[in-house]
Formats: sequence, structure tokens, C-alpha cells
Amino acid sequence: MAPALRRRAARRAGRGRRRCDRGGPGGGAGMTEQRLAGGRTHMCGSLRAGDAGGRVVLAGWVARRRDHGGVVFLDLRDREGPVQVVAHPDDAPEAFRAASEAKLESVVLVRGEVRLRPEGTANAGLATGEVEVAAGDIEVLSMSDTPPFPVEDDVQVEEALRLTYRYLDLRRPEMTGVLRLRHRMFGTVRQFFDERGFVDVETPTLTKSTPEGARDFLVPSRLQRGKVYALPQSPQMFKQLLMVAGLDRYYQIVRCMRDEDLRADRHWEFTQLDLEMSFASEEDVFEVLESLFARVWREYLGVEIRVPFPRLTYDESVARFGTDKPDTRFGMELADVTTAFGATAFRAFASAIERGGCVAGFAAPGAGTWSRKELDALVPEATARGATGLVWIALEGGQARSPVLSHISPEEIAAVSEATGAGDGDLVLLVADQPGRVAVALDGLRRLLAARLGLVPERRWDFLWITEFPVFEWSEEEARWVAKHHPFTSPVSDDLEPETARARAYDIVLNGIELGSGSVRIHRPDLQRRVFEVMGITGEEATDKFGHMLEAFRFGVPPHAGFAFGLDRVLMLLSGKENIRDVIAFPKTSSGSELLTGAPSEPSQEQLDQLGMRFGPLGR
RNA sequence: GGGCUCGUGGUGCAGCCUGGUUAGCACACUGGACUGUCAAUCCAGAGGUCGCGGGUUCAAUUCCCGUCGAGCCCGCCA
Repeated sequence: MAPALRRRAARRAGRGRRRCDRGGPGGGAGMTEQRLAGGRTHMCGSLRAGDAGGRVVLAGWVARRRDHGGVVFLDLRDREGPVQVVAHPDDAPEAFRAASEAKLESVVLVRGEVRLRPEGTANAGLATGEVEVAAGDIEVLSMSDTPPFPVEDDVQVEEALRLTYRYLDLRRPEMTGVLRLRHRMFGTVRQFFDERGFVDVETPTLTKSTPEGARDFLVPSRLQRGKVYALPQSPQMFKQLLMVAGLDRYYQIVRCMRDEDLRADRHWEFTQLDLEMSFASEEDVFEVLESLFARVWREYLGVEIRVPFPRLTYDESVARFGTDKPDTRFGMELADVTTAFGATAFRAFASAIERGGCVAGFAAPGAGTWSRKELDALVPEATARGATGLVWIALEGGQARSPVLSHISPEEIAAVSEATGAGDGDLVLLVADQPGRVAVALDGLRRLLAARLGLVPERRWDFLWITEFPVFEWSEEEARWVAKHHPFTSPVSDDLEPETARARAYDIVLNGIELGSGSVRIHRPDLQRRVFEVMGITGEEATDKFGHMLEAFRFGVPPHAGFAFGLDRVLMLLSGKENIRDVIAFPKTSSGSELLTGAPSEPSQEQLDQLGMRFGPLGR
């Protein structure tokens, strides 16, 4: 075989191996099919034993240098990974000198020959560990200053510093890997919806302020002074109008903006998978999303998830778990024990019940042996979550321990143990208050205890649907009923009694995290008006705020339903990150600063003049 | 809006509670030695407004108050 042919064959073999490697986040599909810029022949991290014997041109960043005086090793890194470059003074004096002088993170171009490493010097911890590149020529394309922090995985660096030099942070293999996982997953999502006949339509970024829902980001208009656009919280109205337009099936990977305080899993700008389907019911939407998640989980985690997902109504979820996003990977379900304390001598419980409250709790298996100190430490955990107090009863060796033992009867303890399923060695936690507060506190405690007791199984994916949400929710602040989902959500029946009306709205919950939500929409103008009425939106107001929707609905609306979920959160789960900023290329801090660019910044007087704006002293 | 935690050479941390020696360690950096390492090794060296402002004190990195920045949580948000 001619050398050139042999090389090509070898490259093909290497390519095949690469395909098998693809589980990792940084796997580059079809890399070798592409022409590399700058005269490079290979990517550093792609070289394999099959490439041995070939002359290559590589370029990358100096990840590490090992200088033995007589021989210098450089680890040259590009997005595919590192490869070892060897420079010998005898073979190539110039290259040797360049290698000795190249500082870490400098960009260098290397011409040389790939060869198998000498016997016993292969590095099994490296994908390129069987080979090395004997440098014939090394050219420093760009010398680097000493970086402000080590560009390596598993190095603890203050996040503010990482964000200030985000380009260096993203150079770390782990971060590059997340960005590439993000790219590939988006591709899978697009392909999935394309195969199913969904049409990708872009919707405006400068649009009308949304009256209900989150706080808007506003953009002042230059041409129409005194008026503002809003950045979209979601393309909700546009996607419904696309159904009126007859698009039938729409999807979009779209940036949404909500001006609310940030959290570990919440960012101002986030990326949503948005979809809408005409003539669809809940079942159609469920099937699409179950198939999508099954495909993504299979492709990126190699996991077969169980479809269809279990379903739980909102009421059942709140009753059993105290929340509409339950983590069902462990038990410890809640039990309402109000009746057990119907005639209790315990004043705290009695008065809570008198005021229309309830008593509820759950059993934490194995926590009955905790010390008094550990158990008392749970009380502030409960009050921090809004509970008035917390009663703990530890069952151990046939005895009950509790700070309120003298106030509660053995019969009450027996009833509570029975209801919560607590046995010897277990701990019962009880909270008495208004049902909503009890639920919030117990949900938090349940998660806390499960984590502390090590009862949360890893590598388990509990997807579920929560259905039949309330249509309305009472807003203390505004003293009126507001939409729990959004105002276009169809009620289950025409009965719009605000306290009891249930909606054809659904959430996907995974391991106790809400991924997204959707609903069947109202397509009857008369029903839509009645929903507005309950929320105190008059005819005039409705016309002003939602006039375009109501108008559109006069001209033939297909029944339709849709869904939206946060892709950033899905990526957090796929990559095992605990912070949303780690799956976003250029995120902001929790106070909204962009440390890289210095945004937000003060506007110039000229900018303000053009917009007809004036910044005055802050006042109420 | 509220609560908690953190801020010390380029990086990561210790010191602070119990005020007073020259602010210590590791990595990185600089110089030297070294021909098979892969967190190379060995020797030497340089590098600090202890976030910022004020107070207490004979004396503050250390105690107190304020402020700025970062993180987590509640409120808010689907």
C-alpha cells in the first residue's frame, strides 16, 4: 500500500473509534470530514495510534510544559483535547528553543510527525495518550501573559473571576464540553420537531408589554417618544396567533427575558423550547414531549426513560407532597392528621385547628435515633420555610421522645405513627397552620430530610405530569384573582368559580424540578371574556391589553394547545451542573452585572436625548 | 425588600474568636540545574493598600459600624 493510502486508511480507523467515543460532552462528530483552517491537518485532541507515521500540522494552546533541559514536552490543547508535543534539541533546535520559551496559554503552530510513544511511556489517562508529535517546527502565533487563574478543570476559582475572564474559563475542557453538549442537544431538538412537521418561526424580540405574569424588561422607543417596547417573557401570544394563521405545528428555541431576582437555577435571559399545536389536546402534547425527552435521554445519557410519564393532579400532588413539583424518587409522603388532634390538649395544635388550619406531617425513616441537638436544629429549618413551629416525635426502642410529650397523648402518637407509616427508629415531623403554609414547610423539610438521610437515589429520572392546576390564584398584593398559568388557559369546564375551577394546564416535573409547563388554550372569545371578568379585567381593558388576540379569535381559531420548557435547566441536569450560569456562555451575576463587559453602564446624554429620557433622582 | 455566608500576593487557602514578633502554606510566576515527562523534579528568588470608608484602642488583617462586590436562600418568578 502506498504511504498516502495507508495514512488515509489509518485515519478512517481513527474516525471509527472516535464515533464510539461520542458519549462525552466534547465529542466532535464528523470533524475529519471538515477542512481545517490555517493549514492544519488535524485537531490536537483527535490524534490516535492510527495516525502514527503521518506528518501533521497542529495549532493550539500550551496547556502545560515539562522542561527537562534536554527535552521539552508541551501539552497542546484545542477544543478536542490535548496532545503531547516533544521537542528535542538535536532533531530541531529552533523548535526546541520555541518550546522552551512558550508560556502557558500561548497559541502555537506545530509541524511535526506523529509517532507511537516509546514503550512504557503511553498515558492511559489521555485519549491521545498512545501517541506524541515530534516537533520539527514550532511557531508561536500569540504569546500569552500569565493567566489570572489556571485554565484547568477541577481548579477552584472564584466565580466572579471566571466571569470577568469568561473566554479563559470557557477554554477549560469542561466548559467547552458544556457548550458543545448544548449545541448538539439543540440540534437533536430541532431535528426531532422537524421530523414531526413542526415549523420553526421566529417571533419578535421588541414587542408589547405583557400585563400578567413576570416583570418586563422595557426598551424605550426613539421614534415614538414616551413609549416602550418590552422584551418577551415568552412568545405566548405570537404562537397562538400562528395557530390562527394555520401553521398547524410551531416550535422555536427562543430567548426569553424576565426581570425577576436571580437564583441558582434562574437567569434573566434563558432559552426556552416553545411549541404549539393546532387541534391538539393534552394527550397530543404529552406524547410529543415524552418522545422528545425519551430521545434526548437516550442519546445523551444512554438511559431509557419510562413513557408515558405518570400523571398526578395538582390537588393530589399538594396533598401527598405539599408541592406542585414533587420529588417522587423517595417516599416520605405527607399525611393529614388533623382529625387525630380533634380533641387535643396541645394548645398549639388546637388553636391552629380552631383557626381553620390543619395538622400534617411525615415520617423520616431512620432519623428517630438522632440526638436532641440534631432534632432541635430542625425547628429553625421549618420556621425559615414559613412554619409557625415544628413538632418532632422520635420513636426509638418502643419509646417516644419529644419536647411536647407531656402535651400529647399516647393515642395521638399512635394515630400519627399509623397515618405517616412511622415505625421504631423513625422520626415524625408535624406542622400545624393554614394548609398552604403547612404544605410549603413540609415540602422543604421532606426534601431536606431525604437528602440528609441519603434517601435520594442517584441516576434515577422521575418524570411526571402534574395536571389540572387551578385556573386562578388569589393575589394578596393586587387583591384580585390572577391567572395561575396565563390568562389564555382553558378551564376543564365552563364553571369558573375562582376557588375551585381547574385548568387544562400541565407541568413536566423531573426529580422535583419543574422543567416546563403548558396548557390547552381557550379558543372561544366568549369564554375568554368570562375569564378576564373573573380577573377583574373589564371589556375596555381587555381590548387595550389583549385586543389583538380577541380580534384574531373572531376569524376562525383552531382549538390548540402548547408547551414550553427551559432548555438551560435540562442542560443542567444532563451535565450534572448545579448552577444555570455553568450552562450559559456569557451569564450575569446575581445582581445582574456582566463582569466581562461591565454592563449595565450609564447611558450617554446623547442616547438619553434621542430617546427623550431623563434620569432623575430616585424617589417613591 | 429580607436573611445567611464570603472578600488576605496572580490563584486557592490559613491566620482573626483570644488585638502587639518578619502575615504563613500550596500552586502559578522569575532565574538556575536536569534528555522521557505527563500535577515532571531539585535549588534559589520576587511578589501583599489584608475589598473600601469610619470608629474603639497606646496599637486593628484581627473588635465595632457603614459601604461595595460575589454566592446561596425567602419574597418575587412558571
